[in-house]
Amino acid sequence: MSDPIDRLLDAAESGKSIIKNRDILHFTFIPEIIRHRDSEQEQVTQSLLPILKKSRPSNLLVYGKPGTGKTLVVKKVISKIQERVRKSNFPIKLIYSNSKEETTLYGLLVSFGRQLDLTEKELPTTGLAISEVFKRILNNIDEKKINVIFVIDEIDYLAQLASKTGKDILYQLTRANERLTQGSLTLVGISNDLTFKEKLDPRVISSLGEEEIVFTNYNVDQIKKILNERINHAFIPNSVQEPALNLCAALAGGEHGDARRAIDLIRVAGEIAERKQSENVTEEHVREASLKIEENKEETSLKSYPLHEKLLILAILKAGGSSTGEIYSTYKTLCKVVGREELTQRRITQMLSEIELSGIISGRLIHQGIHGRTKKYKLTISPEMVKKTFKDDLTLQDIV
DNA sequence: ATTCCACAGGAAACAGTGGTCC
DNA sequence: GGACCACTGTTTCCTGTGGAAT
Repeated sequence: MSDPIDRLLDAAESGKSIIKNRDILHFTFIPEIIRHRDSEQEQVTQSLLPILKKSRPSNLLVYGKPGTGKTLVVKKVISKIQERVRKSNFPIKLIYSNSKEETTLYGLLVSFGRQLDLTEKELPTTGLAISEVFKRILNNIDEKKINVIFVIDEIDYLAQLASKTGKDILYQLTRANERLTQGSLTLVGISNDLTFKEKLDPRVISSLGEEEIVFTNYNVDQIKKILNERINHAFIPNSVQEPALNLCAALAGGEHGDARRAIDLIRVAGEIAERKQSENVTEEHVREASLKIEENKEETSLKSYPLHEKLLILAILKAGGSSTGEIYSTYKTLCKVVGREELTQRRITQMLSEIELSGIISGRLIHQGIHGRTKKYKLTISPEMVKKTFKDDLTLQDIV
């Protein structure tokens, strides 16, 4: 039997590849994604139109589940408008930031500042008061006399950050124009969460929600069309079987009409098929791809946890479907074994809720009468997966 | 009807870090 | 060099809760 490495290398070299253009198999490649978004494109354009007449457009709120192409559409529309006004002396600047990628309010504002070409000197990454950072950004806009469009992705997350720190940054952003004399600022908020507005300050709602656009989910049919177009560009003809395509669309459509997931799925399925030196992508490959994506997600999220969270997950594994109290005492024992100081129960309760949010564990509140109230947690992923992942961790090796 | 358990989870305070500004 | 700021991760303190036991 030939060496497996040689076999793979041979296959790669022989040029037998069913994927002819890998780059197209990414969500960020936009033509097909937004082809089914004509009316939304129109709406976005319309609400930003006043810019061409040199007046301030309405602030805009865009909703849609992940993978509906909302960010891509907004960016495309703005870059088109930018092209139009390139020659005018009232230029438009697109500034994009994702609230989730910036962990703090300060970080988000600094990222805005950097995109406005504010240097480290003019806007340091720490040390200033938030109001000071905001002032500097506005001054810069005013001095340069530019029309700025702030696109804030996952704005619900920003709202959460702001409410936690007690800073009404969203309010200030929506009212920034009152402080600008020469430039202007338009806010485009993008959110996955349709209900997030309810949690906002009413003053913010009235100015932020001047215009609202909702991106509906792609249906299975649309996803199939998108996939088909991609496949035509990316794969050699007839290499993806019809049932495989259908399954891909069904899996992604069945979830939330997420085009991103569908495209990921077909890409991974294609790679698997290639690795197996198959001439076609089959249903089997798609199923395998789906499993692989799922497993990868679990593994990376497990690996990314800090030590105490990992200890907690192990404690849940060892205590098996038990209450916070039991988990806490198991956790304390584990801490002793690895020689780390244990945290308080309050902190542990909080951590458990945080881990629960990620979906790795699930908790159920139960009332036991005179035996009090507690929450019972259990793992939602296989214990083998946890053991396998934590085996590589030097501190945890002995207790896994 | 009242008591009481075993926590859940909110609020506030604190320590420590890494920075600016004057 | 001291006042001030943001931020994270934590502790401390506290109130609330549903139903079995009494």
